[in-house]
Amino acid sequence: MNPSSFSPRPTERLRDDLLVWYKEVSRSLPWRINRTPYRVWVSEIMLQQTTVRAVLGYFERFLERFPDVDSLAEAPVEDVLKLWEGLGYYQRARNLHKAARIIASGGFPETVEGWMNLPGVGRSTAGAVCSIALGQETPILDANVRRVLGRLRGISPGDAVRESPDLWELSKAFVTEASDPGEVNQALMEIGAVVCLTRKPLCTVCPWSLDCASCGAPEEILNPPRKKKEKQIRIRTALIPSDESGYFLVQGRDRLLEGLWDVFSVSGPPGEGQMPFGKVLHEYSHFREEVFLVREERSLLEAALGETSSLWLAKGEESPVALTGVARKILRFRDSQKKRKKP
DNA sequence: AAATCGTGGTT
DNA sequence: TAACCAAGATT
Repeated sequence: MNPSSFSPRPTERLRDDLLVWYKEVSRSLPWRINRTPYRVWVSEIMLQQTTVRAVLGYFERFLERFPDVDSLAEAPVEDVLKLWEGLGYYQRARNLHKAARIIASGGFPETVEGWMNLPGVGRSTAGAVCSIALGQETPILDANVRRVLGRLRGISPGDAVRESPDLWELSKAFVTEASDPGEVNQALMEIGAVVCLTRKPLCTVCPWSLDCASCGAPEEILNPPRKKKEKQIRIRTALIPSDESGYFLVQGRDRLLEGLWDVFSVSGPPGEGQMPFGKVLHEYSHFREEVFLVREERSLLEAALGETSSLWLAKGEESPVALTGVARKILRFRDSQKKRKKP
C-alpha cells in the first residue's frame, strides 16, 4: 500500500493520464487501424485467453480469406476451422461462424444486448466491440482490466469474484463521458498487458503510481497463489501404419476438439507385444495426455477403423483439414529425435 | 457455480 | 521442467 499521502484522484483525471500514456506507447495493431465492427469482433474473439503475439498472424490470414461477414457466413465451417488450426479453443471458431450467418441475414447488432445474443459473445467482448467500433460508452472487464482496476482500488484477486459489480461500475466510470470510449478501453487493456503485469508490475513507469492502492505491494499480495488442482493424466496409443507411408486421421471428440482431425488412436497404454517407438506429451487446459506411438500393419488398422469415418494423410503431405495440436506433434515426430541432456 | 475448453511462450 | 499465464464464454 502507498504511504499516508495516498489520495487517488478522480476517475476523470486518471483517464486523462492514461490516454496521454497510451498515445505515447500504444502498439500499432492491425485491428486498431480500421475499426469496423467485423474486424473488431473477429479480433476480440481471437484474443480471448490468447496473447496478442499468437493472434497477429491468424488475424491477417483470416481477414484475407474472409474479408467481410458475408464471405465468412458463406464458407463451410471446415474452412474456418482450418484457419483457426493451432489457435486453440475451437468453439470460438464454430461460434464465430454461427454468428456470421446470423449477422449476414440480420445485420450487425448495435447494442451490448444485441451482441451478447450472438454465440461466443459475452458482456466483456460485447462491451469492447460496442465501444471500439461503435463509439458507445460500454465497459469491459477482461482479465487485464480486472487486474488493473482491482489493484488500483486494492481489491485482491481473491476478493474479486469474476463478475465483481464494483469493478464493472469502476470500469463504466472510465468510459462515461469519454470522447473516445473505445480508446479508453484499449488503453485499459494495454496498460494491463505491458505495465500492470500479473507477476511483476512495472510500477515505476505507471501513470497511476501515485494513485494506486497496490503500488509497490509485495508479490504475494499482487499475485496470490491460486488453488492448484492436479491435472489428470490420460494415456492413449496412436496407431501408425508400419510402412510409414502416412497416417489415418479421425475426427476429434464431442466437445473437445470438435471438428478437428486427430491421428487414429485407442485409449490406454499399448497392449502386450506392442512396442512403442516413441511418446508424445501434450498439455490441455485441464488435463495432460501421454500418447504412445505404435506401428501396426495397415490392413489391421483399416479393420480396426471399421465404419469410423477417416481420412488418409500421406507422409509429408500438408493436411487439407484442421489438425489437433497433438496430431501435429505426432506428425512432426521422428524416430531419430533423441532428447539430449544438457552437458 | 465449478468445470470445460488449446496452445505456445515464459519463468 | 513443471507450473503458470494470456483481450472469456458456456453449461
